[in-house]
Amino acid sequence: MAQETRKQEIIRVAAELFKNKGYSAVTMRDLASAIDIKAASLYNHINSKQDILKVIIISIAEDFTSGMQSIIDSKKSSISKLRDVIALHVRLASNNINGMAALNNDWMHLEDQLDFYLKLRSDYENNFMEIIKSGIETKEIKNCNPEVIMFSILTTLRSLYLWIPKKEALNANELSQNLNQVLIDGITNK
Amino acid sequence: MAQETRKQEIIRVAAELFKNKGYSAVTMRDLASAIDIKAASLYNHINSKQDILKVIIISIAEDFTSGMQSIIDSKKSSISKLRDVIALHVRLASNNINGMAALNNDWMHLEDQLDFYLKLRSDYENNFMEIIKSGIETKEIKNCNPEVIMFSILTTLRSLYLWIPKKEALNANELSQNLNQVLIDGITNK
DNA sequence: GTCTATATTTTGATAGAC
DNA sequence: GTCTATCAAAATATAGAC
Repeated sequence: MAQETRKQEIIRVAAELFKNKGYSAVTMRDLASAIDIKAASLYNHINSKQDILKVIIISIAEDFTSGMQSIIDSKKSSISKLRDVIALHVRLASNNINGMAALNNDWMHLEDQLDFYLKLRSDYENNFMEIIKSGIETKEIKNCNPEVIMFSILTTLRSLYLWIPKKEALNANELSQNLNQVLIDGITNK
Repeated sequence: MAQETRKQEIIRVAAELFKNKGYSAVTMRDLASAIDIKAASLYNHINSKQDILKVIIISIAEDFTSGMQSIIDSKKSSISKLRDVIALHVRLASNNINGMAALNNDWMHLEDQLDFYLKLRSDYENNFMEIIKSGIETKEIKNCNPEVIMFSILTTLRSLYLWIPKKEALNANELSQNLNQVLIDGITNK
C-alpha cells in the first residue's frame, strides 16, 4: 500500500469527524486542526467540503452496487444469497467504519450527487427484496411479511458500523456467522 | 386535547426539520420560516436552539426509561418481556416519529444534558441485556451470542421511525406482531 | 504545499418599537 | 407576540506571499 497522500488523509480524517458529529457540524477549521494545518491549506487538495462528502459516500455506494450485482448474478439459493449479502455488509463496514457512518447519516447533505445516490440505494433495496421474495416462493424463507424481513435485516446490517468497533473480539468471520444465525436461521423453515 | 401553544408548535416543527436535515443543518431562520414568523420571534417562546433539542430528546428518553422499568418490574417470562419491549418501541415511535429521529441522530449535539442522556441510554441497554441473558439461562432463548441478539433487535427497533411512516397499511398491532415473528420467534427454541 | 489576510455569507441571539 | 434592525461570532472559500 502506497504512502497516504495529503488528499487521502483529509478524506480519512474527515470521515472520522463526520462519524462523531455529522457532516454539518464539522467545520473546515475542525478538519484542518485535526490534521494540524490551517483551513486554507485544505483547499490545495480538495475543491470544497461538499466534495469530501461526495467522495466518501459515492465510493461506498458503488461498492454496494457492484457487490450486490455479483450476488444477483450468482446462481445460488436465496438463503445463500442472503448470507452473501450479510458478508458483503460485514466486509464493507469493516473496511471503512467512518465512511459507512457518513453514508448512513449524511447522504441527505449530498448536493449534485443526491439523485444518483438515491437511485443506487433504491436499486439495492429492490434487489434485496427480490431475493427475499424468491426465497419465500421456493419456501426457503418463512412466509412472513417480506418488508418486515427486509427492514429487520437491512437496518441491522446498516448499523454494523456502530457495533463493529466495540467487538474487536469478534473477527469478521465470527461476526458474519453470528449474524447468520440470528438473522437468517431464525427466519428459515426447519 | 388542548389547543397547541406556539411553543409546542415550535418544538413539533423543529423535530420535523431535524428529522430531515439533522439538528446542525437546521437554522433558526429555517424553523421560523416553516412556522411563517421571523427568527427573532422564536425567542419569545424558547430560550435557544439547544433548548429545543433538549426538550425533544430528554422527554422521549425518559419515556423509554419508565417503560423499561415497568417491564423489568413485571414478573413475566423473558420472552414476554422482549415482546413488551418491542411493543414499547412501536408505541413510542408511532407517537413521535420526528422526535425519535432526533433521539437517534442528534443526541451527540446535546450540551448540558449529554451525560444525563448517556446514563439513561446505558441503563436501558443494561436492562435489555439482562432480559436476554435471563432468557438464555432459562433456555427460552437460543444460546447465541447475547450481544449479537441485542444488537440485532435493538437496532431494528431504533430504526422503526424510518419505516413506520411508509407502512401506514400496517397498524401498530400488526407491526408488533410481524416484528415479534421475525425478531423473537426466530431466536426461540422450538 | 502551507501560510496570513481577508472577502462574503450565514449563524444564533438580543434590543427595542409597535 | 411579532416585527425591524442589528450584533458578534463563525462559516466556506479565495488571493497572494513565501
